[in-house]
Amino acid sequence: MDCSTPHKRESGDDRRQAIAAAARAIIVEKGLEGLRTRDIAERVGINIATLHYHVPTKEALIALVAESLRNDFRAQSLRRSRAGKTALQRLHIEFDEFRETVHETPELIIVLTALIEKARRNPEIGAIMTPIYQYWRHQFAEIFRAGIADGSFRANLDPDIAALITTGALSDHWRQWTPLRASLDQLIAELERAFIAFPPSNSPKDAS
Amino acid sequence: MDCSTPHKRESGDDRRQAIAAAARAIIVEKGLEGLRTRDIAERVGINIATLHYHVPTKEALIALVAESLRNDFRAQSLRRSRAGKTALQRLHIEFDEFRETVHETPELIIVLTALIEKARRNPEIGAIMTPIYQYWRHQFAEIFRAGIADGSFRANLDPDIAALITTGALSDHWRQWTPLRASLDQLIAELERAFIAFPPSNSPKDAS
DNA sequence: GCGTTTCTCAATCAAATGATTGATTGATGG
DNA sequence: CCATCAATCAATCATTTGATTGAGAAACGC
Repeated sequence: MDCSTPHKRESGDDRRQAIAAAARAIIVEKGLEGLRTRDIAERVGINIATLHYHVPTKEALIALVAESLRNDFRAQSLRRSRAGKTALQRLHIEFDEFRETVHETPELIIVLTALIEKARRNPEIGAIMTPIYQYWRHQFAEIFRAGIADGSFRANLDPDIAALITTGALSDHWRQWTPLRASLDQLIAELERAFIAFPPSNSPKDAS
Repeated sequence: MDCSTPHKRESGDDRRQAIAAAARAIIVEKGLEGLRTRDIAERVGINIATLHYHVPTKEALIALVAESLRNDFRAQSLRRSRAGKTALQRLHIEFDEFRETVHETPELIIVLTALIEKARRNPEIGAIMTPIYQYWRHQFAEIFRAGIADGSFRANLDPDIAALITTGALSDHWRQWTPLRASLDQLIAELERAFIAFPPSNSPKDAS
């Protein structure tokens, strides 16, 4: 963002943030394969040497992107309060958050996917990325655990596996169906039906 | 494979196949970002110029890899007969096939994932890859449709969305949990529980 | 003001990389 | 046996690309 007072130089931290943002944009456009330090520098509006001053190597740069992703996810997961909510309510919060991410920052998951793939063969990146995914899955697992205890979810549900199915379905839906927005709601509705306790003996046809 | 008679030259089609195989191996090792024409040539045991003789550009080479994937998936889906099976039986066949793929050719899905990602920004690759995934999803959707009709799956199940959840959960499980083999069985079991019709009115607690 | 630190750039390097050229070798058909 | 074609390679090109160097501005401490 433009500062009101026309500075000629940025603080190191601002620069690193701008570099991470530019790198993410390029990853969205051209993938990790198309990521070039020069392109990043140009997008930020600095010299390649300046870029290397702030981020020594390309590897470090990718790690920086990974960290910026982690920060974004952390920040987002703290936006909504979960205190004193039922399991079902917390599940809906979780779904709403995903909807929000899909709507507001669709690039986020594209970059996430690219780095998760990278993490498979780069331990350093893996150390940053894996916890993100694990945390997300853990959130769902805890919700399912609580919901099984209070009877809102099926008694024969495996909370960890259900969390795996949920995060898997959501993130995969992402990867492919980007244009179709409506289907996300259907997906979420179906996920809920897949895990809730059997309906109270009357008609199973019950729109929420 | 080594021919019995020590040929000095290979037919064009054999070469292209060998090139595709080598490219896939390198994609597994280093990802699309680490794919170099020279590495492929070296792996096949030919000169770079020879590689370019068979596959004009790197783009065409990636398209070749995509096609080789499509062929593999086609071939695999024809291995098992589906005629005269119930919906539940066909679902189990689908799951078995996935298990088999996971077990025998784990690289397949890694390359698939990489190319699906690539397909997002390369229409030519997209034209090859999208049908693969769509076909897989379609298989599940048809199974669910049939199963809803014959009462083995929930009446309020949306077959297309259920297929999306299934393929999403399976392929995502893949991407991350490669080491954990046992959890695949749990995942499959949970997917089945998520979609089958409600148990016949007695206790919901029923270990399969 | 002045030394120190932080930040920035033009110029340049060395290696990597996709691709081409021109010649050579084996097979095939007549 | 020779003309033709498919397949192969050594050598080379033209860029691209990650990284460095050395010098120069701004900001900061004092």
